Amino acid sequence: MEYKFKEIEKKWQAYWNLHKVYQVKEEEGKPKCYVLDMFPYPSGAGLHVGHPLGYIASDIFARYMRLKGFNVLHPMGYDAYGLPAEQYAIQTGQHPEITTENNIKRYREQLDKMGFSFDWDREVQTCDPAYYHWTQWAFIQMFHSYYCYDLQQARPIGELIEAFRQTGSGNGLNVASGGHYSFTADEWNTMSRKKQEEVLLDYRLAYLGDTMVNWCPALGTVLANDEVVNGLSERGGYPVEQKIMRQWCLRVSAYAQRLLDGLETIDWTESLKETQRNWIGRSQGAELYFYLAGKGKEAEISFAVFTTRADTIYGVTFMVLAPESEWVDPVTTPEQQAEVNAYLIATKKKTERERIADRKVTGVFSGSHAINPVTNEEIPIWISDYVLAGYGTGAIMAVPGHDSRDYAFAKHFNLPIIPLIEGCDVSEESFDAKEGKMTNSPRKGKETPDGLILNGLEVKDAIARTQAYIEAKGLGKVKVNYRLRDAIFSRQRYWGEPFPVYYDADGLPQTLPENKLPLKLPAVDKFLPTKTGEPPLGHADLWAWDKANNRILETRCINNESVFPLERNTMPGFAGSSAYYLRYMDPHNPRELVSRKANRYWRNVDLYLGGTEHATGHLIYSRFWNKFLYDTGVVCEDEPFRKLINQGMIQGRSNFVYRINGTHTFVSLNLKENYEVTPLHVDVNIVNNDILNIEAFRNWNPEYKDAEFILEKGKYVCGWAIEKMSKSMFNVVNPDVIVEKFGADTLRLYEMFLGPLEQSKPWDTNGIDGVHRFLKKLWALFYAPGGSLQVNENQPANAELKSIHKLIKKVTYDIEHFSFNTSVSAFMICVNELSSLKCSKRMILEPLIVVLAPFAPHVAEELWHASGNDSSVCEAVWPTHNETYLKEDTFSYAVSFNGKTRFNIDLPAEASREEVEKAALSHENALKWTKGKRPKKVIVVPGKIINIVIE
RNA sequence: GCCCGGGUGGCGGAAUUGGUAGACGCGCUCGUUUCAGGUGCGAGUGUUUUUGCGAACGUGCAGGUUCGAGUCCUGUUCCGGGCACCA
Repeated sequence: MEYKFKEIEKKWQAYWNLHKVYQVKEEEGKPKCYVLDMFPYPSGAGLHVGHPLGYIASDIFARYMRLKGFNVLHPMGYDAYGLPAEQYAIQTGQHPEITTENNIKRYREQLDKMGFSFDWDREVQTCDPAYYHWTQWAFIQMFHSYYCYDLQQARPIGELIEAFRQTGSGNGLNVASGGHYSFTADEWNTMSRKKQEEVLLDYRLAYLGDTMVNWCPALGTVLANDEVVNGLSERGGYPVEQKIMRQWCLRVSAYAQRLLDGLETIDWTESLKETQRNWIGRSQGAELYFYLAGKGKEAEISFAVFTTRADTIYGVTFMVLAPESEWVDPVTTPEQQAEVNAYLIATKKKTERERIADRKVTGVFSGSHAINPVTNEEIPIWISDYVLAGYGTGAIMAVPGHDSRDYAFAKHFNLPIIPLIEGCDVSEESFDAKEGKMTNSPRKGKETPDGLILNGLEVKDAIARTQAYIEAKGLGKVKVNYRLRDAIFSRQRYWGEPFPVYYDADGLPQTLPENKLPLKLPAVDKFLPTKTGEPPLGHADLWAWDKANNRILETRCINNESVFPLERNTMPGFAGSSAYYLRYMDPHNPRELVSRKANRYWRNVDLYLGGTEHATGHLIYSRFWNKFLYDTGVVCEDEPFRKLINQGMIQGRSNFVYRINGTHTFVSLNLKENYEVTPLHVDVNIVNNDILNIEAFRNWNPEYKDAEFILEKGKYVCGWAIEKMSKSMFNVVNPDVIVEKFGADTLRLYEMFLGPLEQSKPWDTNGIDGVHRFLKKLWALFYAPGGSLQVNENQPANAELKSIHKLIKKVTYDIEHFSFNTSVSAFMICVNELSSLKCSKRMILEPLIVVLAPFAPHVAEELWHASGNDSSVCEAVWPTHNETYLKEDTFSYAVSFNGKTRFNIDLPAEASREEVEKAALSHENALKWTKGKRPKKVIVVPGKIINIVIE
């Protein structure tokens, strides 16, 4: 009987579906394992062969853990909100909901064909109101929370209000805020309610703030930092400008230290952790206060600057403010006003991209001077856009001798440069390295009795000395800065979660009552921003909150003072994906995001698989979101993803044909040098092992109907290149096509066989026959050529036992180390061995099927039943290997003299060290190398090497 | 510039602890099955040299440690990724 994969796969997919084989429930006492894939955005193009790579790997692991007796949660869903559906809607008027629904249907069809063991009863879709209910709910919780640095925890905002009432904003209150307000208890208590609300917004974890945002005019929306790459939007590549807008933000920065520390507790790759560390960007340094000259310490204006190089304080020759700094205005003298204004206007015009691309030194003198707090010297205050408003304090002390940017600025504007390290040369460039002995600190003759003396110290020690000095003298303080910014949470889009927020009579944001959730996305007739520049939800002009009657109005607005407008922005893409892994634990719960019981059982994700492109987006936001829910007691684990593996990308392998210029003749790859040719992309689906299917090519495009070919050895050989998988390069391979031709099991095995999971690699069908051949050979162990089942009850021989136990050991090891490619090799070796032994014994074949089942579940299920089992192979028990079968009777030793292997000898495995040594030396060939001398040393590695050292 | 990965045949890639480098698959060569093509089966396949046995060389490059190095150490170079006027 033939291996009819189509029938087999259809049959068992139906069986699994009918018997709900993969459905899971919490079972107290049974160990759990949560295996998760990053859920896909269902795009219109469908899945290509790159998508399933991670799904196959996680499915193998999930199936393995099930066979090992774990209760495995392995769900799948869709990240259904997104820009493409909305843009399609703008072009066609088709509602994004319909597009999304169709795409999901198509994705599901494709996924179903590959035999995944998902529990589809737990499916979530982020655009489903029953799902985004909990996205909105979490937002409300964040709105009503602030972050306390002392407790390292989010706390209810009520506690903060109480603290304000009693002690005001100062007095040791160590909480996260935008830092815009400072007040006493009395001031707080006499503030208007409106003012108090404004102040509180500066402390809430979800807050409305005027922040510098990445505004993308082409997309008509703001973007988060991780959505902007090199000053262009990640999606579409449009220019992005910096703009101050009033936007919803999440105070992710409050969690910077915990997000950093948490990395130490989780099993992620070092490179991914490093990426996150870079993104969080912790830097330890000091904040120093400079005063405006002429006013002394009583000056109203002091500038805090942040520096990691406090040791360079004696080399400060000027100060620089960011153009956006709030100090720019007060320090600008009347004489300089016009020049400064011109500069500010010029910088504002530049987009982020231009600012990066155009690194010309620009700047303007403010007219004022500042006092260096340590040296009491007067230094000029400049304004330049090389200082960023968003980092540190937006002001720097410039040390041109030891900072290349300050150096370039000083050279350009002819400002003094002081070298501070013994023997360094600053005539051509600055000396940025943090090494060497300090000098000029202070300069000769400038010493003061109780002053700071750094001369002779190593840089590292000088930093510590200076920091201690400024803290003791109250000139500044040791501080940690983070690069991590708060996440901008508003998007001017239609296809996203609405905010559960309305604006009261004072125009202040208020959250809806939780029992009114979910706040559903209203219907609109247009998906573009309104004529007045409002977000698309502005088209739903009747959509409002009727507070008095406790209801959402959608049709007719009763215009009285209890009706308030709802927020018109929607949430960004990462909102829905930040806590979806929690919802899978308890997907149908109408009362909670996740019940305490379900969460205590499933806890967090044991294995998370996905692409590395989410390193600074989803994987930061999710960790933040989870930590917040942990603080509020909703979830019991601080980190959401215990182990994470990034599967590599699958690139396309494009094929080329070579057309002789000006003709309709195509020349085969190795003959093309003799002609003037143009390479043309050809659809990889009509090329097999780089050999062009000429008939298919003629039919592929009418233009090539009459094409002529110059062949080599009767074949047309195509050229190839590795490129991104894309429609325009005709190198997209659809998994359906592979499943149709070879079956899902071959696809699964082949994707694993392609190479290490984490590595990017090109899709190359050249090797797929080999994997398919393996399945046919496996089949032949069960079925004789005539078609009869030949599984028998005979006792296995030693060689057969050895083969199968070697396989069990190898595959068990490989799965636990996610080295699936070598498992496939091991299967091939085992089946080859059993074939040549003509082994059809049940005692050998059954464990073979069980260990193969995670990789090729359909064929395993079929053979499992064929060999007489009634239950599903999914309910089998993972076999354990037995070392005794793996023991060798004899060891083959390589005998080396002075490290060079000269001959091999076979010895009984149980031979003692002395016997081995003796056998090696008395071997007939040994004399040739020992030349009769006594060996100095003999090294015996059991079973492997005998090395004889001769003087 | 700073920080992470990684360089092994014609190709994808093995080598778990420092112990016979190149498993397994593809490709290629020869044989066999077949009217023939495909398929199936068998043998071979790192490089150089040799009729052959064999020998020498061989994991980006240069050194080092070791009886022994793809693996450990130092330097260097190339490729991939992250961060970046971040003070």
